[in-house]
Amino acid sequence: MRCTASIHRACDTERFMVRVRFAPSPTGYLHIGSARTFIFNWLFARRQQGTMILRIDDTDVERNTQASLDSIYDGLNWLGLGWDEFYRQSDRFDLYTKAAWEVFEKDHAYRDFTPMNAAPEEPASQGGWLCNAGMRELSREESDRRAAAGEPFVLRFRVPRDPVREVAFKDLVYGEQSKSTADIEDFALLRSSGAPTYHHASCVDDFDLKISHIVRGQDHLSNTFKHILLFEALGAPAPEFAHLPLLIAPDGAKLSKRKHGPVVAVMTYRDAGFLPQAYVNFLCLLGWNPKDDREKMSIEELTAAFSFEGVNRSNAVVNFTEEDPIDPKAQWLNSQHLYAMSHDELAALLQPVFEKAGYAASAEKTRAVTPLIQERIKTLNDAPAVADFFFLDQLVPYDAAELIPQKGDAEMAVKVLRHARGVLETAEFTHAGLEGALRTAATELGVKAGQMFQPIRVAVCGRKNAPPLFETLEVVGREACLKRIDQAVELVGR
RNA sequence: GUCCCCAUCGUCUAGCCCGGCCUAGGACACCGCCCUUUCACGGCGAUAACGCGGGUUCGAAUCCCGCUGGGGACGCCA
Repeated sequence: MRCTASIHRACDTERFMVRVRFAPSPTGYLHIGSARTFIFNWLFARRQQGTMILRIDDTDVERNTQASLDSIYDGLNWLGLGWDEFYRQSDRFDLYTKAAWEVFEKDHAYRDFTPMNAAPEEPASQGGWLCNAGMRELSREESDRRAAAGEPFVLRFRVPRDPVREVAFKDLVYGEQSKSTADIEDFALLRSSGAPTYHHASCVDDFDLKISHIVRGQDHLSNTFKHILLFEALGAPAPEFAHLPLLIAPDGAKLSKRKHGPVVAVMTYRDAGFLPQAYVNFLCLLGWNPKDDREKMSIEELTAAFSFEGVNRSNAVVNFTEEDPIDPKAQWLNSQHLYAMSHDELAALLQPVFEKAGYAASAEKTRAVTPLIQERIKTLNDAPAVADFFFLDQLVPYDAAELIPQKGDAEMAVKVLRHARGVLETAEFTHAGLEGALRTAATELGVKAGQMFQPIRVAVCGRKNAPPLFETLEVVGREACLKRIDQAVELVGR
């Protein structure tokens, strides 16, 4: 790491090394809010030339599943950003246990023998729950005796309230934060099973892994005071904190699978034909902005522009409805990334999409079709419907009325089509050749260009809206064009 | 209930920290026009917001207080 003279502190590499982590718990698929948290961590790490760590917070053995872990990997892999180091908390339980008992020995924690299902005298929902009656004051002798007798307990952190004091820190996004220990409850470190809780394992790991910045959702903002107390008890310097505003649904509620369905899953967007870089771009713009007018940004541009100064403090709504589950802005951004791709790159992505739709899409054919549809699709999945006539042997049936030109009739359609057929039999099958021949033909017939082109377009494409005519004819090929025109003549002539 | 956080167009946001350049800027979506062989792309334009009430000030979207609204935390979940 670079050490400049302007830094007056000792040039301590470890001290300045940025290390961030994304710590999902494998209890579901990758949520878009989690994905955004991952992205912001990643961007910050790259920007600071730091280290991105993926840590699986699987301390709750009951709720973790392999399927969930797999789907989180799938989501992360699709995003394509990667990470530098990997840890799994279930591999590190010894570390947490040892740390917990050290905290206990320093009298910053105590055994709480309250039975797991005991109804609290004063439910937390009524306010003011700080600890279970009597447990905090248990003598060490009695505590040891009851433990030795095999009575189950949870190891609970002793929040310093004698005297009460303020816990404060400066959040990189939310600014100065403080809270009285009179409002912080004694949280658990170890469960009665001996397994660590999230708060404990997380802090021990953040210390052990030398995490420099904790970047996470704002739902952890009030937990941070507990964590700071724990870091103190652990003898660990607290890292920097940056909390991110939450992603919420149009109804104002936190996004949830149960209530909002697949829109909360990252994979939904892959399956909808999104480009990962476009989706990353979209997620970044939810709660962050580059302080200029840019919207469509590449990963490199995002990395170069990222800072916590640009992060908002208010929650962002993901705009979707039941009819249209995709945020329109996400779609637009996706189209912008799509239009910016090279034909070769796009064609490579489109080929499997065509194949999946059942088209015989060779690499060459797909490459020829790609420039014609690039600006006509918003997602990769739009492509088959837009390009069907390039691949289908038999056009999807259409109404004969479509063949009739503006201010014309069936007779004109037949006339135009018959004439066009003759022209196409001999014309040079290139954009220029076709355009010249067909424009001349229109003049000869005494019809407007549009009246000439539209019946041909419908005959060849099976619909009125299609890519530019001459390039389209060229790609479809002479043989297929003639065949389709014959069929059209028959259709409209009946 | 207790504590914490937030509040600019329908949505994402700029502006707020360092009051005046804000008759509040950009983008998406919607509508209209232009370009054009259709569609699309692109261009142009229109509609649309400082939650409310008090202060402070010559002057407030910007500072202060209150209210209201929304979100979060309060688990042997993370």
